[in-house]
Amino acid sequence: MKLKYELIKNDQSARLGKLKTNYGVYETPMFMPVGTLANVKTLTPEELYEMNSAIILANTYHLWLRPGEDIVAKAGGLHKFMNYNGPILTDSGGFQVFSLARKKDIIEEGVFFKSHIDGKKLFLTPELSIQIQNKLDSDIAMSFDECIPYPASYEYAKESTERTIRWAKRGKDVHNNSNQALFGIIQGGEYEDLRKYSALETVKIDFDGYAIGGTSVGEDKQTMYKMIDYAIKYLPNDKPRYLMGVGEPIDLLEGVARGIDMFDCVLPTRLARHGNAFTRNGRINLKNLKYKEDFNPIENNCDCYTCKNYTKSYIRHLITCDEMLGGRLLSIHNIRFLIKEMEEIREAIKNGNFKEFKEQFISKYKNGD
RNA sequence: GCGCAAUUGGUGAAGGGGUUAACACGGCGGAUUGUGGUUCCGUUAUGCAAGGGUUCGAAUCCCUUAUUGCGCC
Repeated sequence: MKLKYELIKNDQSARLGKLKTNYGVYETPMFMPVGTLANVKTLTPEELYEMNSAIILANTYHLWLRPGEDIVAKAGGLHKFMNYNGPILTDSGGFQVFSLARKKDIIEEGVFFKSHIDGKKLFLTPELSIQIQNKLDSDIAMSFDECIPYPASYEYAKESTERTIRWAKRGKDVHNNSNQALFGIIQGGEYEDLRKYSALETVKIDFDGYAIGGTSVGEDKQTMYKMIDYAIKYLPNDKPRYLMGVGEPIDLLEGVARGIDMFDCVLPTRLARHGNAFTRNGRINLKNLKYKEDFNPIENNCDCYTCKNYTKSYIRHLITCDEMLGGRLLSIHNIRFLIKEMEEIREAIKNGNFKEFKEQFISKYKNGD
C-alpha cells in the first residue's frame, strides 16, 4: 500500500497526525534519523527500535554509487538489505546538487556530477532518481530537485524553482512502485512569490506528501521560518508536510508550530561523532575539560540507554581517545533526545498546550534552566 | 680525569646576528541542519639549560657553570 495520512488535531497550526505505512502506523509530528548509506551511522536497527524511531532516511545518490541499486534489489530491497523493519524514506539525490556544488553542471535534462568517491563523471536525471528509488523499494521516494543555495539571486531562484517543478512532473510520470509513496519538494529560495508558486504548482502535480526544501543552507533562522510560512499555507491539509534537513531542537518546535509533520537531520549523529550532546539545558560538548571528572549521566532524567548506563567522564574519555563507542553512545542519546522531544510535542498538542510547551522548552534550552 | 658534540613549548623539532621563534602532533575552545565516522576554524614558547660578556640588535658569537651523549685513559 501507499502511505496514508490522517490529520487528528490541529492546534493553532501545530498538527497531530497519523501516518500509515507498510511497516506500521506512526504518529506525527516525527523526527527521522538519517542513514545515508543504508545505516544510521554506528547504530543497529534494534537500537533504533528501542529509541522509538519510526521512519529513517537513506540516500539515492550514495546507494546508486555503492553498492548500486541492483545489488539492493537482489538482496530483496532496502529493508531486507539493511535489516530494518520500519519505514524508510529515500532522498532523491537532489541535495547533492547543492552539497557537491563545486563539481556539478545543471542542465534541463539533469545534473552532471563528479563522483565524490573516484571523480568519475555521472549524470543523474529526475527519471533515473525515481527509477533507482523504485528499485531500492523504500516506502517514501522523494522527487529529484535542486536545493537552491543561499543567498541566490531572484532570477536564479526562479529559473531553478521552475526547473524543479518540471523535474517533479517527469519523475512522477516514471514512478512505478505501488508500494511506494512519492513526495514533491517545494523550493523557491527566500522569495515569497516563488515559494507560493512552487507550492501551488507542486500540489497540482498531486503527490502523496510535500516537502519543504532549500532550508538550513546557511540562512538565518528568521529567513528559514519565513521560507516555511511562505509555502505551507498552500499545502493540502490531508497530506504530510516534511521539512527537509532541519533538526535543531528549537527548529523542530518552530517547524511544528508552522504545521510541519516530519523532520530529518544528520545533526544528532554528526554532533555525536564530534562529542556533542543535546540536553534540555542546551547543547554540551563532552570534550570540555569540565567533564573530565563528571561521573553523572548526560541527563539525569533521560531514558536512553546511554544515560541509564554511562557517565560524562567515561564518554569524554572515549571521545578524547577517538573510540567509536563514544560516538555510538552519543548518537543513541541525541537521537533519543529528538524523538522524545517529538513525543512530548505530540502529547502537548493532544493536551492543547503546545504553545506553552514550546515556550518553556525554548526558554530552558536557551537559558540553561 | 681529558677530548668532542649537544641542550629551543606538553612532545617531535626548524631557525647559525635583524625586529612577530616556522611547521607538525598534543592540549584547550568553537563550528557542524535532505551526513564529513578520517571535516573545518581559533588558540596554545614575552621566550631558546643557567649566569655573564661582545653588539645598535643575541636562540644564533665569546666565557663560566650545569646536564646529557659519544670517544680516550
